[in-house]
Amino acid sequence: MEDLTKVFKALSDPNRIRILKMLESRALCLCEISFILSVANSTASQHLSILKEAGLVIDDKDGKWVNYALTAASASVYVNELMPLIKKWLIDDKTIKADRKKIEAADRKILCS
Amino acid sequence: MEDLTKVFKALSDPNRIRILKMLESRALCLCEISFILSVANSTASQHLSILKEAGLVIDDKDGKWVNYALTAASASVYVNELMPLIKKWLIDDKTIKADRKKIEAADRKILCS
DNA sequence: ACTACATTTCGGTAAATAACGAAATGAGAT
DNA sequence: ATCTCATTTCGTTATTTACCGAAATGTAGT
Repeated sequence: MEDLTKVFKALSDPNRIRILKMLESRALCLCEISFILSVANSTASQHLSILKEAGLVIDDKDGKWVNYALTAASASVYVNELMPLIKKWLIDDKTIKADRKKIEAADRKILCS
Repeated sequence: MEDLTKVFKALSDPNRIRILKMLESRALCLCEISFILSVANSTASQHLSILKEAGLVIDDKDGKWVNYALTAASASVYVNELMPLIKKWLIDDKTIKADRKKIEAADRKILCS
């Protein structure tokens, strides 16, 4: 029960939904995410840790950077069944589309400095 | 986006999940729900209004009583796709099973007085 | 109209949450 | 070893949330 409500709680914040939808495009580092959301790095980091705790996201350290990505096969049954739904939802959402555009234009080397 | 996070927020509380799972058995009135959850009527009422706002639950006035039931075909796409998942989840959860037992034994005429 | 009773709304309190900036951590480069 | 810079953790603050009891609402029956 607690596992389930933890996943739903992770999904109940607009910024965290935006992060998940961003990660559909590609893996992103913290500063790309905080830039696109327009929040402090510490805030984005906190959101990512909540998504990680729920099993929705994994992190992959690459030297100085940490790449965040959607969990491909989560340990959580709930996550595995919810992910496909989330993927097909919000495709036409204005904010989500704008975020996607920003990701295409974003260059980590310029952003993160 | 807000529609979606509203649904997830509604689902992110254990007591509200318990209510949804209870309503799988049958429609229930407020006092049956607050009795089974062991919370004040006002608290249960608040939870139900959140579930109603999200489109997860409908209410059907029957004189003095208000019967709450799962929304059969919700206006929300999100609800319609999430409901079947929630229905098959938590079947073996201890609390959910205990709640179901209490519902079978519950008699509104005795409880609500 | 009055009573009884299920439900909702109101006012208040304690705990959880989202946000920030600053300080701490960790890994690559000099 | 030192510096740089991405990330995390810490301390704080404002907002939201879950809960309660009391008062208000609404409906059925007398």
